Amino acid sequence: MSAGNTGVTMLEPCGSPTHPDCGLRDVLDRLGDRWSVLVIAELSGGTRRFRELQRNVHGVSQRMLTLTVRRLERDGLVLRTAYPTVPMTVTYELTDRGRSLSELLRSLADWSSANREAVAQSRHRWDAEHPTDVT
Amino acid sequence: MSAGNTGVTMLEPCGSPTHPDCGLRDVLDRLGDRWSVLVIAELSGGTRRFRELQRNVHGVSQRMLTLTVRRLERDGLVLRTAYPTVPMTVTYELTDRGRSLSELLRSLADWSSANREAVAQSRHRWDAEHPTDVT
DNA sequence: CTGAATCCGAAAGGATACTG
DNA sequence: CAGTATCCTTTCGGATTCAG
Repeated sequence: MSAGNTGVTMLEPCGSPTHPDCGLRDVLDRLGDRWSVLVIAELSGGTRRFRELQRNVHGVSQRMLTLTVRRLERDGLVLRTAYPTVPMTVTYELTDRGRSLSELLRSLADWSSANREAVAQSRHRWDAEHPTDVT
Repeated sequence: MSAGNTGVTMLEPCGSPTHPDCGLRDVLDRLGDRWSVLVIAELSGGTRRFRELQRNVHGVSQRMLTLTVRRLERDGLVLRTAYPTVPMTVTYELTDRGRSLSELLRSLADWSSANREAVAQSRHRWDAEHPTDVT
């Protein structure tokens, strides 16, 4: 079974002595939370105001949206622009860097759509075979 | 600024009335935790035993590794094989579905490597311009 | 409208000890 | 070796209230 490799080269090893950290750990730390990628997805449709974001990103609280867009802005993925109107107007949009990332997220979303059914079936089967476990 | 779109079609809208859920939310629920992606990355290098996984996925506790591989197995991304030797031998490997996903993760890892420096600079700049915030 | 501040419950995850 | 069980800390994130 050491021949179980498929010829596909391995992803950067994470946490090995020679590779104390890997790219994936970074992405996850930045986007692994509940809202970041959903906000990016919404902004991939164009510039949005704060309220628009909150309406379109289902379930996000005001607090978490604030924290999320701030972190994304800090990482240079999102551009925030404030207009001194009254009441205040603030818009958010993806930077070039943010857009390049959103392209990758699309492939992930596509993968999920394509495999959603199969994954659901796997879970069903697994649950049937492991009645005691709650998971 | 409603013209802020770049011509790139939008990612599937998440949470809108017409699209109560989107693929991204699913992927995140499955892989958004701290270890799933790293385990997949490690298994992209071939079959691994439990101990090997724990050694190569830096920082994962025995408990979390157990939970993680079980969830991945439940979703049909990982195949677990137990051999009744003594002491017990258990191996883990990616299924075809898991491998198809690991391909996408590679592009994410590449993106991270390519943008790590720029993101770090963005953060530095942001932190300098917002001295009061701790983030 | 766009936040900031506080409070609090839920959940994730680590450490440790024990088992087949 | 490959888990399981328990405890306990930390973090995440929702609800609410206040402010510019």
